[in-house]
Amino acid sequence: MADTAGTRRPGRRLEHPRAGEIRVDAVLHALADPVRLRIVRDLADGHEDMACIAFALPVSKSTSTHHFRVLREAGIIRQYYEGTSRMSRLRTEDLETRMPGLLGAVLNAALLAEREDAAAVPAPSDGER
Amino acid sequence: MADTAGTRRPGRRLEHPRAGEIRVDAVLHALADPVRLRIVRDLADGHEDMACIAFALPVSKSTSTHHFRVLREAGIIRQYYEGTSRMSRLRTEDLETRMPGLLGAVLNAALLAEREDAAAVPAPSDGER
DNA sequence: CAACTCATACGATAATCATCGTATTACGAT
DNA sequence: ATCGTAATACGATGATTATCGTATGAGTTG
Repeated sequence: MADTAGTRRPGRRLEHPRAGEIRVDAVLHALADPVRLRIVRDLADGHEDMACIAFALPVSKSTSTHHFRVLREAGIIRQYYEGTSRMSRLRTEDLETRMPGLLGAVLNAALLAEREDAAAVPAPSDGER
Repeated sequence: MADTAGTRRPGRRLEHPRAGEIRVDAVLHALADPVRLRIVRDLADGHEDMACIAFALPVSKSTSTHHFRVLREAGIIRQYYEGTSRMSRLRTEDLETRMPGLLGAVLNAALLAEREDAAAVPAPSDGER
């Protein structure tokens, strides 16, 4: 296979906005969807690089692809190919530069809301007393 | 005018979510629209109480009403009647409790983006030298 | 009461978007 | 080369939404 041996040759070019092109509207819109917010939370939750398949999303694969693209085009994640898989990682630094504190505030708010929901509905399979 | 003299008698009941009912998704979605973000920025920009008419929005009046309702139902603003006018104010404290730092981060990011745009296009009617 | 003003409600419309299924591409392994 | 896997592209579809114009309601002032 000649020159494809150990080098990184992306089969398809993935379009990313440059850091300076990240728009507030697009970021907020991207984060406003529950599925995409879930993806971002999972990424922030320690799994820095994950294949799309690794997310247990309640949608079909094509829909999943769509959501990853929205996140990528908004400048929230960076994606690259690793074999047939596509890895995603948060563009934490770029976001922090353009919108200081925004991502952290959103993640924290989502966490607070989740805790509150858990407290309100005490997990029937594990009811506390 | 009987009992309407100095008392507050709202002509129409305005529905507001309670602080605990404010949802992250709804807030992000509400802020993702440029017209609504403009409203929120104006409100945050010192004008704590403004009538809807006081905003110079690039949309019709009915559309304006629609956007104010979205903001209100998301829990971002509180509205009350003052005569025939309707006043709006940010629910800063409620938002800060539910989503600490979020509103501030969004406002700051919008400000940064605006400054950058202004720098990129040096205002032809007022070109600096 | 009548006129005026601010805002709403009610459709209507066009655009955006989330979702899906299926066919296809890219890559790795057999 | 053939197969399998991961993901995309391509429509298609239904839901949501941003927008508007017009008619209506509520309040103030003549």
